[in-house]
Amino acid sequence: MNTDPVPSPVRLLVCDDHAVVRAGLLALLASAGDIEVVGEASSGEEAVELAARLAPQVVLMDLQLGDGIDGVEATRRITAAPGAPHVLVLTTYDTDADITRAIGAGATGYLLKAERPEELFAAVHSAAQGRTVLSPPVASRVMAQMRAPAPQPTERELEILAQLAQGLGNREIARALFISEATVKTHLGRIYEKLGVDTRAGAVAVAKERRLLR
Amino acid sequence: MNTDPVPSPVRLLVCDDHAVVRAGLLALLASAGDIEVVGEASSGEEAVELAARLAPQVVLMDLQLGDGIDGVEATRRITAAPGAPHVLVLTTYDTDADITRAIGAGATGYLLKAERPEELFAAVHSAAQGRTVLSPPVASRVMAQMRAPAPQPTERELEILAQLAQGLGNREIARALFISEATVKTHLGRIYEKLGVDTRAGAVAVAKERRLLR
DNA sequence: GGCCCCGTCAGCCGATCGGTTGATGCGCGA
DNA sequence: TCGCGCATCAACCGATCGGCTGACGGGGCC
Repeated sequence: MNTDPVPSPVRLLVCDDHAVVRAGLLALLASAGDIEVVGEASSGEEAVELAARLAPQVVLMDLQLGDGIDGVEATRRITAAPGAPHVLVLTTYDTDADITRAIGAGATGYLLKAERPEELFAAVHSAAQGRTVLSPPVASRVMAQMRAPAPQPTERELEILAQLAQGLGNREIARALFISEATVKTHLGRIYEKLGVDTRAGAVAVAKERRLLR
Repeated sequence: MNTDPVPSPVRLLVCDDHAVVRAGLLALLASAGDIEVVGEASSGEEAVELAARLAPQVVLMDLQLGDGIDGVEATRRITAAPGAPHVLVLTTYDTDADITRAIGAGATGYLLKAERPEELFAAVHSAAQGRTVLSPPVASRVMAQMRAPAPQPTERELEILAQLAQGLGNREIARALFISEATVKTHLGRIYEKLGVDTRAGAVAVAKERRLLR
């Protein structure tokens, strides 16, 4: 299949907080031959540090990283540096919020763990050359997003949502955010509209589903 | 390290819906030497079928399996047969609900993906001999559960919770479940008590957090 | 038989929520 | 400069919620 004459291995850094998954990825990628894993990170902070120190060509990044900074923030910091490596996101979820945030943070590609391993190998090479790679479901969502800009909650509205998920009443939310109760109600109305619900319980459910919280 | 005289490999079946993770596990387990992966399944149904056909000693089972039956149900069906293989759960979450359900379904062990790979190898061998293996955090939760039986929502209360997460009002929930509005309110009161909240939004948030829904 | 959990239902109350209309000020891009 | 999105606030209303007390029947367990 590969017509390139003796390709030099891609230098890769793997970041995933689950040791078993990380070890599995290492074993899998090692079998590819033309990929050299130069380091592994179990947290976002570690990934940022190793990316700067080891200068890999590509960073394979999970978005869910347990404690500390998440994969989006790690991606942002890694790609901020001049001559930074390309970040290829490899994660489980394909929600609009995750995709949008990852791309906004400077990710070169977005692959799902449900993808076939061969696709992963190909994606690593594409990412090394700065080419964008998207899993089909992810690509579909990106296209849909372009066609019909889905109404995303604003930053402020997300703050309201976070308080809502604590089970707070309007008065308590108002006090927590230093605004009036009337303002909280206004925000809630818009949140209901954007999420397609008409109760606070429904809003919390949809927000959790779309991973808009935490 | 290993002082056993020529141990025969453990016959293992791997079940995980994410192809990349599954391939990673295969590559990782192959490196162990004394483990032979005799099959892989991408769904619960496939796992049940292969467990019966391939007669492995151990099934490595993820609990989250996307569409179809989940890992708990698959575990239940696999362990139901006479002379069934031991099921070793390997998953991401260590919530009380997941652990309780998996053990109730007949799982021999419960390991977290955050565990070190060596622990996984050891756990597979332990499971092959029917010995129980629990990740430390899981063991802690099991012990805590034994000491202070946490108030779990009843089946009926979970049904109410599911309707709640749809954003339905009390009247709608009542109609959906063919009971009176008064009964819904009674259930809600008990749900609030068990989840440590006092609003429906808070109940939905906690329920989603503890993975009591879907 | 007694006990306890579960599920069912009633009525009452004050507090809160959801919907509406309308208004102000700010920053930003055309 | 004009418009537009965003955040802020006000007042009002009916509908709903949450908390309370009390009750009844069924099923499992000792």
